[in-house]
Amino acid sequence: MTLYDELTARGLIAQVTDEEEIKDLINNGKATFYIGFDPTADSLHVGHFMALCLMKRLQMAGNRPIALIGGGTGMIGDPSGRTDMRQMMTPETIQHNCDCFKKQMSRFIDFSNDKALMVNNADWLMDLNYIDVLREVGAHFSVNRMLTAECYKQRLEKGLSFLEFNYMIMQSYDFYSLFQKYGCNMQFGGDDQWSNMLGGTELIRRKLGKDAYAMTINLLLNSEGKKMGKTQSGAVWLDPEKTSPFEFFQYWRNVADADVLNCIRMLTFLPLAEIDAMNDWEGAQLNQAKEILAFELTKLVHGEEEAEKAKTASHALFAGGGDLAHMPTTELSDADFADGPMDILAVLVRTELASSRSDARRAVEQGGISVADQKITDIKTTYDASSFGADGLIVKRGKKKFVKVIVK
RNA sequence: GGGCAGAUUCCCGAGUGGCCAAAGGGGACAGACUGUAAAUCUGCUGCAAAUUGCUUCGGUGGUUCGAAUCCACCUCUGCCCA
Repeated sequence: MTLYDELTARGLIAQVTDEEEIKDLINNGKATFYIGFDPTADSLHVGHFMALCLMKRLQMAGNRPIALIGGGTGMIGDPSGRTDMRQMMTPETIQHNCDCFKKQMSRFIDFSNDKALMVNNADWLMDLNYIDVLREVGAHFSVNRMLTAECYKQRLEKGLSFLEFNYMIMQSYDFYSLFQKYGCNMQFGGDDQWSNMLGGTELIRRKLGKDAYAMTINLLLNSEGKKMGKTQSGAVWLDPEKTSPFEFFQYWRNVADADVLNCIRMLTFLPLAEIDAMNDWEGAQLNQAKEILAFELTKLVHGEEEAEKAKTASHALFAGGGDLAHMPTTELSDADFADGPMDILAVLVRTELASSRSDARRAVEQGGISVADQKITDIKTTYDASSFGADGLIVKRGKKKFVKVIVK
């Protein structure tokens, strides 16, 4: 099976500019392609993970990836898929985020011996001269055409600043620059980037008379059409400091039935034959598939050892038995008991199981809290340092949120 | 630069002088049912020393016994004109 066929079978490919040419390029390792990452946070998240996997797949087939960090475009902000204006970031924040991205990406992509490159578009965008850009690049863009692009259409109703309007031009210029500097002949991106990417291929054609290609990957959507990788507390991050391997595992363990196979196909490196065999799984067996998904992804992102730990902890909590050593833990110290015993509300707030004492109170009153498998019904229940014992106690909110509390 | 419309709690959106911690919906959280799923039903959703108190309706001042609501100025957003 060729690489292109595999990508199709996994449901990754959304749109392509020239199917035949692209097939030839990537199947034969002739592509030098880039994917852009906007440094909007100090960690990559699940959305980026798809892109990283794709880079990896293509790299394994002999193609050369370029990870482009949008240090320059980040100063503008991509209006695609947004209904409101992005908050402007300071140059310092952007720089910090770029550095964090670099670190995380190196885990997935082999950057040795120029097998892959990492570049920052701030390097060429920051020095541009306004008049030169207008003459060289601006002349090739039709505003009429740009306005018909899907990404601007919605924004025309809500308001779109000139700053953001220029995002497409900057991104096109990136492609143009990379084409010249590194022979980058293809761009990948999320499907929401389609119009921005076309801008690039067109600019290259007009300026250089050469062909470049673009291909978008499907966004990871759940069965309700919402982007996956978001939780109530924000994105699911790849940085273990921001989303612990255990939480990461649990996120995938809990995806809806309708989405499991899709996720396995799009995100894991399991052989397609193996995945196809899962096609008609249902009920308890489908539940198994979720564990496979969770394990595979945790392994990819955090390594096999962490994945095993998360799996064990998960079993311990939900299936009984197993080792509780690796579940999320909050350490209390003597200082927490300086004013005497803590009440249950304080414990919940301290462990971040509740956001405020009021929130904690409601949780207790509704029967959502238990400590060491004992349901707590009285908000006046108190604990002193010795209550937690040598091994600590497990405090549980609802069915899926647990924290082990120990006293140091 | 001129005219008009608007800014309400996590989001959408009602409220136009006391009955407002603020309708309704969504989301989130909890309970029941389940398979750590979905759907459904129920509760709940500013903070706290909790039948009470405190802080919120873009910002700052003002009118009033009393302001999300009225007035002035400011900030931001959209629309129309230039």
